[in-house]
Amino acid sequence: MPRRPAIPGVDRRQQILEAALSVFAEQGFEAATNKVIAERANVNQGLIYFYFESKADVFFATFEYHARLVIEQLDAAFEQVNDEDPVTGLHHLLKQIVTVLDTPRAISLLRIMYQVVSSRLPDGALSRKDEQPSVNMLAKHLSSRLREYLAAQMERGKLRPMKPALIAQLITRTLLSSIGPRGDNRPMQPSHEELAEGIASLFCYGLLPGDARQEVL
Amino acid sequence: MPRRPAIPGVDRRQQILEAALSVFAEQGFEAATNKVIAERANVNQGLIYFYFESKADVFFATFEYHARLVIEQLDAAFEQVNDEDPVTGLHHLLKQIVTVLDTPRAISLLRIMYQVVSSRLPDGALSRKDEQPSVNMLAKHLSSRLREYLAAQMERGKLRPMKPALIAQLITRTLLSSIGPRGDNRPMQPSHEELAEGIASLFCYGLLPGDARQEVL
Amino acid sequence: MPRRPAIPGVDRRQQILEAALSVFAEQGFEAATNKVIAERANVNQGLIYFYFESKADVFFATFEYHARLVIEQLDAAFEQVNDEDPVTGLHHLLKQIVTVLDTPRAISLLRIMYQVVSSRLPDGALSRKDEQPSVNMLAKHLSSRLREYLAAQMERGKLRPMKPALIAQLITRTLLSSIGPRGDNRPMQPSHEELAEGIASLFCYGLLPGDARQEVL
Amino acid sequence: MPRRPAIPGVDRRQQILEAALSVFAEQGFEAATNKVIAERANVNQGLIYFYFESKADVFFATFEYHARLVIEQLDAAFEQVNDEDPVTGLHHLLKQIVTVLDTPRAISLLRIMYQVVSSRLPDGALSRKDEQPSVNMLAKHLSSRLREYLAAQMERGKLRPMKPALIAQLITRTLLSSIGPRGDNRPMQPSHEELAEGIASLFCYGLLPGDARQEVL
DNA sequence: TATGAATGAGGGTTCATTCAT
DNA sequence: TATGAATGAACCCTCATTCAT
Repeated sequence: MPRRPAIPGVDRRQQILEAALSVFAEQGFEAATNKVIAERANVNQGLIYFYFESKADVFFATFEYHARLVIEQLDAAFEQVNDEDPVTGLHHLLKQIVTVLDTPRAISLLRIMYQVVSSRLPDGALSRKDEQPSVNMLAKHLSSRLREYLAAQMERGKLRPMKPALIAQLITRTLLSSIGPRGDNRPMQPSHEELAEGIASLFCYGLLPGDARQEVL
Repeated sequence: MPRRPAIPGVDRRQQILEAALSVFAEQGFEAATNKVIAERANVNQGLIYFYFESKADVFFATFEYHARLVIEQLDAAFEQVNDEDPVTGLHHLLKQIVTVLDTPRAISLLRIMYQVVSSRLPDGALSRKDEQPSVNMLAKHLSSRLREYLAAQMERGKLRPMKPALIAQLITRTLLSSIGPRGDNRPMQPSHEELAEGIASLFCYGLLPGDARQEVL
Repeated sequence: MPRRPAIPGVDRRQQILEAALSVFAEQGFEAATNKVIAERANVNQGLIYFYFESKADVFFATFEYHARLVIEQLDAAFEQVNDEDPVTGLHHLLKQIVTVLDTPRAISLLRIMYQVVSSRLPDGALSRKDEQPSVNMLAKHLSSRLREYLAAQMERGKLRPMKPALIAQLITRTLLSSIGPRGDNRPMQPSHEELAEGIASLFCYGLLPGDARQEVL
Repeated sequence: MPRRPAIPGVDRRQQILEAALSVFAEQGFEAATNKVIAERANVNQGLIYFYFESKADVFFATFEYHARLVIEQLDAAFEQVNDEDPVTGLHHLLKQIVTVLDTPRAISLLRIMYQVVSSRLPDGALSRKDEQPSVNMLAKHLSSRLREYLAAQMERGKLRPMKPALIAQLITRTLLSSIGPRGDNRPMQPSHEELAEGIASLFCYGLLPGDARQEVL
């Protein structure tokens, strides 16, 4: 029963980060135990403390590591749709983002994010003060890129002039909260396909019908 | 230290529920300890088990108790704006909802909700099987009432015909995720005033300018 | 849901003693809880402390109360067979004793006895020092009466001259340990009928065959 | 207080089993605490859960471990006296058995046995279902070996033909109940020397005098 | 007498963390 | 690097006991 990988020196740290993502996502920071993480990583429990200072340290490192990977994918999505026309553009962009977020890695990250964001940070966070805000980096990044996109389009008159930062935050939150946490098992959950469609349509055209809207603007 | 008499009218059970709300919201289910809850409730730690079967039981009871109170307020908001004209109506409705949700009690509830929804339910949840879905009751209720409202307005042609359930869910999620979890302490967070305005405007009119929208519809 | 018996003033103390017997027998002193005892006695838990000083006190009182009743029955058995001829007499006597001991009350008592005798006495036993040896009173009484019987018969030459105290103890222990504790559920357990027969035969005639025995004596 | 190094050759698991034997024997399963066991084993309390799954697990493991040792000694006794003549043989065999059982280890085991047999098994017994009957293994083994011995002698006509299983059980119970549980501290307790003599004599020749017996047989 | 509520000590168990190797 | 053993601080929960009524 080979306990360690064939190649000695293979990155155990990475094994740990990979295992930790799923464990933290499934159990939450407190309920997750080093034992389970180590087992799932096929690694000795004590070894965790060779690569990390504490459980909290593992937590932040895990988030950071995986967040970077997801952010890269998001950036790629933004590059693609950058200069299309706003209507199709926004529509397409949102669908791309949903596709990226609807990935095991991203879903796990979102779960972790909500756990942390909705309560106190794990104790010991202070040991790596600089990393503390990292649990928000994913949301911040997405929001920031969206803001840029919106601001640019607004400037060019392709979108109604509104506060781009606020709008970006709203869209970001809608996206994130619609994907990560799945409340219950009822089958009425919209598919992510539908979701992207709905979001795009809602945010592009609003709820009011054409004529009503005419009157107001 | 003389034993505090059982003053009739001072419900210890309620003291516990009140304390538990804040502790669970701040710390999360796992990190919250009976000791802290009892201290904050000015109650003996063992007394918790006189009124509740387990920590998980306290958790669910806490959520249910406070959720009911918030739901009542939400319902009141829906009653008020029922028959106004859609534009002002929706606008006003959303502002009312934000006002209700921007309350310590509601904020705590939302935090708890996100903790649970984004990871595993506390063990022992099965002891009160019927209560398990209760952590979603707040979101479900809001979503459901919104759906009714939207469906009615769409039928009367006051809103664009879209899938009301989907739209209701999106709005609900946007609202909840914009209020409960406060990512970081930076002061750039939009005030809830702004938030309600932004949400109302975004959802009513969409992002596209009037003319662009014309073309499409 | 009438919680208390129809007749107020009925002896609650007795209800407690009755309930305590079965609970202590089933669970052992430590595992038995006042709560369960009170419930089974249909009595408020706090009331126990009106009639008894402590849990240990309940324990000793319980044993004493029920032991007295069983001892009376044993005495009756001894009265009956007192002056019969030794062979049939001992045989009959032993069967009578088994009959008395094979009663729910006696079985419970024996279980309790073995729990206590085989380990430390419950703490707090000192509060009623005089009662402490009471857990042995049943065994002592039986042993004592048997010794008298044996001594008398030996004196009259009806039984082999042996140390009556020792023999009495051996018989007592054999009887008690054969009835109270039932090791497992295997159906090979001899019926008490058989048991009494076997004991009587074994103790009367011994294992050796007649001729072998001749040689020795 | 420097952490005690894991001296190879000093088995902490065994230390625990050794300590647990005396603690369980003195206090009983429920009253025994992990704290006391750990202290007496010179071991950290938490370490118990490194080697065992639960307190009940320690309990069963303890019994099994020590029972095996005692059983070996009993077997040796049976080997020695196997083919001697029945009178001296049985006499000698019983004395050997008493010698083996009159050992701290065996006495502790017997106490534990009576605790368990006379009341409910510790909860969690189910976790090692196969081990549950182990508390009876000592009695069963002795009874079984005695039965074989008696059956063999009866077949060869050296002992009166009786039900060997029943007789074996009676003798076993007499032996075990005469040694393990010491009712009280009075010094009149027969020495084990006397005990073995008495048992041997009683079981060999019975209570009736030679002539009386003649008449009957 | 009788009750329900309250108390506090302690028990079993878990787990992050450390150390010797 | 890597491991298994060891540590100690809580944590949840139970329960005998007490108190106000």
